[in-house]
Amino acid sequence: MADRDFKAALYGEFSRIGAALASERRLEMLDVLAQAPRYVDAIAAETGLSVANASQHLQVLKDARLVASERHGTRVRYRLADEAVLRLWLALRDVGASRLQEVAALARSRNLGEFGGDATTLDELRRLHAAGEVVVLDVRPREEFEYAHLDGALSMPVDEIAERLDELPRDRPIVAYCRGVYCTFAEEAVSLLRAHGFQVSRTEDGWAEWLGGQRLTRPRATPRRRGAAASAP
Amino acid sequence: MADRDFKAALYGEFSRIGAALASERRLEMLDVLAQAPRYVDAIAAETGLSVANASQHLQVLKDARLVASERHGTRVRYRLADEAVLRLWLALRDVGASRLQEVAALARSRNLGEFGGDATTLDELRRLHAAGEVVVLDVRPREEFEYAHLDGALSMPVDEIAERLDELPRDRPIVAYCRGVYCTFAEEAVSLLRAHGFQVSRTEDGWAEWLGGQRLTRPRATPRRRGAAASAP
DNA sequence: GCGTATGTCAAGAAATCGCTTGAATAGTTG
DNA sequence: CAACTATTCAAGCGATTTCTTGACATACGC
Repeated sequence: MADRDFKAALYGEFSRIGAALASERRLEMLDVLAQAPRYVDAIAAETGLSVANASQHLQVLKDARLVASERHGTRVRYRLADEAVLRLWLALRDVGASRLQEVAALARSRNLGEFGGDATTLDELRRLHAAGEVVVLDVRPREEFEYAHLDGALSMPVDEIAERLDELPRDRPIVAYCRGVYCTFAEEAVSLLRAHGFQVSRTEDGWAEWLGGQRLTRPRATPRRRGAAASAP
Repeated sequence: MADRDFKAALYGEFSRIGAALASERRLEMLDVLAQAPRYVDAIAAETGLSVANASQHLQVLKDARLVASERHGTRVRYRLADEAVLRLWLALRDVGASRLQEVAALARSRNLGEFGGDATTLDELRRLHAAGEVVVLDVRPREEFEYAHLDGALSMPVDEIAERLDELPRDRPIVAYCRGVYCTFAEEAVSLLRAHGFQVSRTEDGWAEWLGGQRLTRPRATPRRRGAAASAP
């Protein structure tokens, strides 16, 4: 009957999206692209794939309309297609977190997911920052900060922190954030800075969650040019 | 390095969920289970699969922790594992709706998705119902109504409407709802009832969306016994 | 117990997927 | 226009997935 055909076609279309989510590599790509658009070679490098292989995975994501691409001269830059894709990825992650004890075990082994008392939420962070009571530190890679970041955050990628300690205040608390709940950058930053005597904590969520929750004012649509790290609050 | 291992394991776990979503059949099963728990044979019948095949798909969903099962004597009943699963399915559907023009074309061909002016939202519906201004009609199959429904709704499965016209009021508007935005039951009910001169419209969303949006008071956790259709408001 | 109903498991064929390799294309630069 | 870079395409293989068939398991009624 026509109703069965209609349903079959509908679920068939949706399953193309599901199929695109069925690969570990492609999920990692989505996670990477959730932070900032990237060129193919950067995606390949970040995920440890050959360029040809990465390109093929990107075609799959593109066919499913999960990512979009733009050509810039000889290069091609990929980005998440829209915010609905980010919400889909977060929803998948939530199911994983609530259901797969394996994920829970992994998260615990890295000190993620369940926090001590010093994790800070976005709302709390906004209030503290507005009052000038804390310095907000974005410890993601520079290009991700440049693409978008929290207003007033100071960019200090986690592997530069050790050399740039003198840029950080010792008289005010520092709050570090990174990509999201499964990202370890902020945790690393906290360890390092505490060892040097700074007052520092990290946020509970990260960039991906804030973006997916739509509670965020996106700092800037057009990427800033390099070296334009925002000043401390 | 350990960081790479950690990430690989993490994405590996998440991709098990993605893999479970990669099949048209399994998505249809999730959609069916979003309305009410069901026994294996009912799922097989509703999706047009052999019982053995349906069972195998259900094992895949179970391994991914998307569904859970309970044994009742010689039968086994499956249900969505939790609300996070429903939100995942809705998120996937949203991406499909916003991104795949094929889905849009299908939806248009069935008069769904984009509405005329007479679709009613849940909030509006609650207000009208509380004021006694409308009759709310649940046109889903009886077992789905019995599992859970909007408070005060009258159950009249779409294939029973023609024989039960005398149970419906002619002096008040009727608002029909069904499974969700891709379900055609409410649309069919509206056509039929209009042809018989009733004042009738349908809701924009359906059961799945209300449940996923968590804006709903779930009528009852334990299924009611058959024949216990609620009275009209 | 023994038969029956309901689900699950196992094995095999056909189709699909993922990775590698090597070639082809598009755009840029000299 | 030739050389170069970044990316995509195509072919081939091994691994995985899906469906079918038929056997097996579990709980119930007699």
